[in-house]
Amino acid sequence: MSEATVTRAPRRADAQRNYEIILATARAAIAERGGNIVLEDIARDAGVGIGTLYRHFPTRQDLLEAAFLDEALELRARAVALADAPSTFDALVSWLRLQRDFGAHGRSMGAAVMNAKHTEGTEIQIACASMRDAGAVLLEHAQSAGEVRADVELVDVLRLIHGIVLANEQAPDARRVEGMFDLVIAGIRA
Amino acid sequence: MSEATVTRAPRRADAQRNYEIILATARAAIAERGGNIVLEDIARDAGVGIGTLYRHFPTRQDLLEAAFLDEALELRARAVALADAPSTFDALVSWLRLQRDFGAHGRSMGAAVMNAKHTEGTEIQIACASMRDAGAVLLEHAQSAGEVRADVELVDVLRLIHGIVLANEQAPDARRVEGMFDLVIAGIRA
DNA sequence: TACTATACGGAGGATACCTCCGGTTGCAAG
DNA sequence: CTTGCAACCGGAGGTATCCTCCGTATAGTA
Repeated sequence: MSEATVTRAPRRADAQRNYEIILATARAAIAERGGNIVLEDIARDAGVGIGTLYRHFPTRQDLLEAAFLDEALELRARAVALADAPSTFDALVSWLRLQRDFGAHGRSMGAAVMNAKHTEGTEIQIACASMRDAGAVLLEHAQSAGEVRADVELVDVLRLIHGIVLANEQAPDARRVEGMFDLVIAGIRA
Repeated sequence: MSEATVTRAPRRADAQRNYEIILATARAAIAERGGNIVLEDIARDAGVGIGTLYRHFPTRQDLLEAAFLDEALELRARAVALADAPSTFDALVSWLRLQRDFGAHGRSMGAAVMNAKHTEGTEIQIACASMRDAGAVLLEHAQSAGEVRADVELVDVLRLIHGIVLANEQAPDARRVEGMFDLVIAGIRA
């Protein structure tokens, strides 16, 4: 996974190894306990010192972003795969549902990642932009088919779904999430 | 303001005074810098010791909740006032817009307050429930008038608006917020 | 093998939350 | 007005977490 990490400036073998162990440990922790991970726990679980963790990921956000990168790439791939589904509307909704579920999975890291998404030139920013471009195709198809209002912007829809995730972090309730999601879908429908 | 704080068990004059100073200081700080206030700063600015602050507000959340209480009461009052507006739909939308703006104002305290909203018996929980009841009237009116879909639940709409606020905390963009809000409105429309 | 650029790791400084308890004070009774 | 004490004040200090710094270790190379 994560080709992006391979195509870096050459690093010593031990450094590369530690980088990957830390990232894998962080991903597992985030998947289990959300974005409120304790960095010193990650370092310990990864079997490295805290200093090593901070050299590879200078700030907490760098680590969260790196962990999120794969998801962005995955979501982009899914959008591409859905681009020639029979029903343009269903394809879009399926993809938005993925967005929702991925967000819930990496809960609490939203805020940290959101920042990066808007900082030009970041690796994650590029990945997110690429993901959005792929999703925009789905939206345009649905709009061309007259199934989604023409004035709907993808950014708004995505951020709204992100908002659903954030608003449900504290007391997750599948029924509530579904109701909110349906409202958004109703809102984009032509 | 805040009748609720007056109708408490009798307290010594200095205690009552400090309680109010702390709360006023916290409100000002929240309005200015959001919910990420530093409690020791609040205590200092209020001219009391940190211990005093913690006696009156045992947890950070207690303070945020108390600061939020007035807003809940205000939002309830607004809903009541809008209950007999000419256009039921406009009344509902106006009130939802208030929800959005109040949320943006007390940004970052959302998460803390959300917890409380669901804890039975809390003062804030009662205030929020009361606020929701008043808002539900607006929704029902609009639904009776056939302007809003009958299967829409207020909780979902409110939480969705709360989500808009949360998703825009990091990089507030009025245009984006407006677009997202419009999507939600479109979603509830009959 | 020996040399050095690179990387490791943990002690410790900084910040913020919250607790605890010795000292202080409002206030009611005399 | 004085007195007594329950209520209250305040900040020192414990805990948690983030992040930095630098002496030590090692991978890769000649």
